[in-house]
Amino acid sequence: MSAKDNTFSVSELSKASGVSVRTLHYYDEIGLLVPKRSKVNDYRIYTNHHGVLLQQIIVYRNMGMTLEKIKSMVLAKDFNLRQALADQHKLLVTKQAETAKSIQQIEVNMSVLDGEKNLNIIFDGLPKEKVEHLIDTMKQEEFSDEVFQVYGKISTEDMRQEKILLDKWTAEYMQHTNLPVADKRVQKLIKDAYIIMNRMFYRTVEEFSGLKYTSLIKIIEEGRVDKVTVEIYETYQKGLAKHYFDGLMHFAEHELLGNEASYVHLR
Amino acid sequence: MSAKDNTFSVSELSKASGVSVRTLHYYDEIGLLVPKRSKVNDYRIYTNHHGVLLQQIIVYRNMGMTLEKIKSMVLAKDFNLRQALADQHKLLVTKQAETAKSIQQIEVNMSVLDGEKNLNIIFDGLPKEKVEHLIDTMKQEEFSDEVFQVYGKISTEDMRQEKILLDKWTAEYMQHTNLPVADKRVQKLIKDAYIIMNRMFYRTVEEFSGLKYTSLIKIIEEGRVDKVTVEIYETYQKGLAKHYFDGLMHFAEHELLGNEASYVHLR
DNA sequence: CTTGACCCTCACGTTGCGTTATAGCCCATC
DNA sequence: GATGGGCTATAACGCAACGTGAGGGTCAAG
Repeated sequence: MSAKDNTFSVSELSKASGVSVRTLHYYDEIGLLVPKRSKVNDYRIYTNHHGVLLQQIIVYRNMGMTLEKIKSMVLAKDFNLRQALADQHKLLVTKQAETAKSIQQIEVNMSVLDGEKNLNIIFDGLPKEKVEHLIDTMKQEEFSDEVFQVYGKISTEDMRQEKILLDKWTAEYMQHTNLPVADKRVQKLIKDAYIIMNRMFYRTVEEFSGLKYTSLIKIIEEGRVDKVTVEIYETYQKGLAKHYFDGLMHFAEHELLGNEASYVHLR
Repeated sequence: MSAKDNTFSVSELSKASGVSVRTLHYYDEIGLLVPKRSKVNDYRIYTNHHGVLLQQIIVYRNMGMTLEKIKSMVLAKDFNLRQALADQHKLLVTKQAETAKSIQQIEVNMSVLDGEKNLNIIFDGLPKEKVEHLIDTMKQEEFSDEVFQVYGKISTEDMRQEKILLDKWTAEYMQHTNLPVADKRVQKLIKDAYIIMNRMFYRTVEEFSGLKYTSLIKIIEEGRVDKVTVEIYETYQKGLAKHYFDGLMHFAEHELLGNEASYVHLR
């Protein structure tokens, strides 16, 4: 097995090519790369020729071809290499599309999880079973995945900041429910809420345009308060939801531009 | 196994979920989805609960997770789903990058094959062993893959058309090698060749900018005729290569703009 | 002569089932 | 009650492409 005679033992070829000894044994076994044998000890003897073939095999293998296909290619003289490459190309493109779909699905699922987490931050302070009920309710809704995704786009830290503001806002708003909704102080609070909400979701607005997600916009566009929002507000104070809704509609009429998009600009 | 009691037999669950009976047996075997058993006949009894679990399993399986991983996820209560998803995401992204590389490699190889085919069209008419020798020579060169790719970009049909023109051109040029290279008729022929070459490769010029590929431009920029070109032209007529080279340099000086790009515009 | 570094041939383990093979159970029809 | 069709069960091999020993020869050096 000297280097001079241009022959290699299994381990030598293995080291030179990077494939394992077992793999070489296997390729011999399936007739893909069959070396000569020593007459004295039956050791495998590979030549330069085998080395070149092995390189080809590795190239095709890295392309994801089965050893069976490679065998036809390397052994058959009249093999249509161009067609084989085209076939393999098609196969890989399909495979890649599938992988891409899996990746997207995972991304959706991660966003949904993140969204649920963020919603839990928003709902923090409410009784535990209430929160579970609210989340469950939201999950029942159409497009719930997309909604959760939207909530998942904002970072946990940002969400915590906004939650603090929202809590302060809620506490203050509750002090003004005895005033008429057109009152300047009420309208100022509504505007504050609108700004907070807009900031919370502004980045995602462009990514998910066409989707109705922030409660405020949804309420304005649908002209009614959704179940979840009602439940939340009523937990804080009885009648709060209706007062808030009326105030919001007043705000929309006097302060907002109508807009075809799913969000609405300030006047 | 009536539908009323909300239990399913293997085949019922199989049909409802789309997975095979064997798969359900297997999931039972590995402890991934273990149903109750009938006391009278030992049949498997699945409940709604199992159906829900199976749906989850299918989702994760479609994401490319191993059943072993899924098992940990579905069975372990304190499992970090978010982390598992992130891990799987990373894994798939890596996998996709590898597939993309394979696809690219295949595309290169196909182009190279196509290029060789087109070169054979260009060389048509020359003695067979000459052609083989020329192609081999080209393959030895640096960047040979890229060069072959360039030739592979033109369609076979277009290449045949150009070949006809080139043959006519060669025949005519050979009639003018007794004239000085600065002669108007010679210069007219050089210009024709330049235009043909430019048309042949124009589309690929932009894709492969920075690459020196068409013989004319290469010759002009390097100030010498490459081996392959010499061999071809000398096959047609002794001294043709030199006459052509001199004529081309004259043309470049008087008719072409110098240009930083790898191709050169007409004045 | 022993040691260590090679080499050889079985042959089982891996993953996620498909595919028989063989046999028991259920229900309806003759 | 025998038969047949349709369900169920377990057992076990097969696939791709090797990894990983087990058990045993070979070769050159100390």
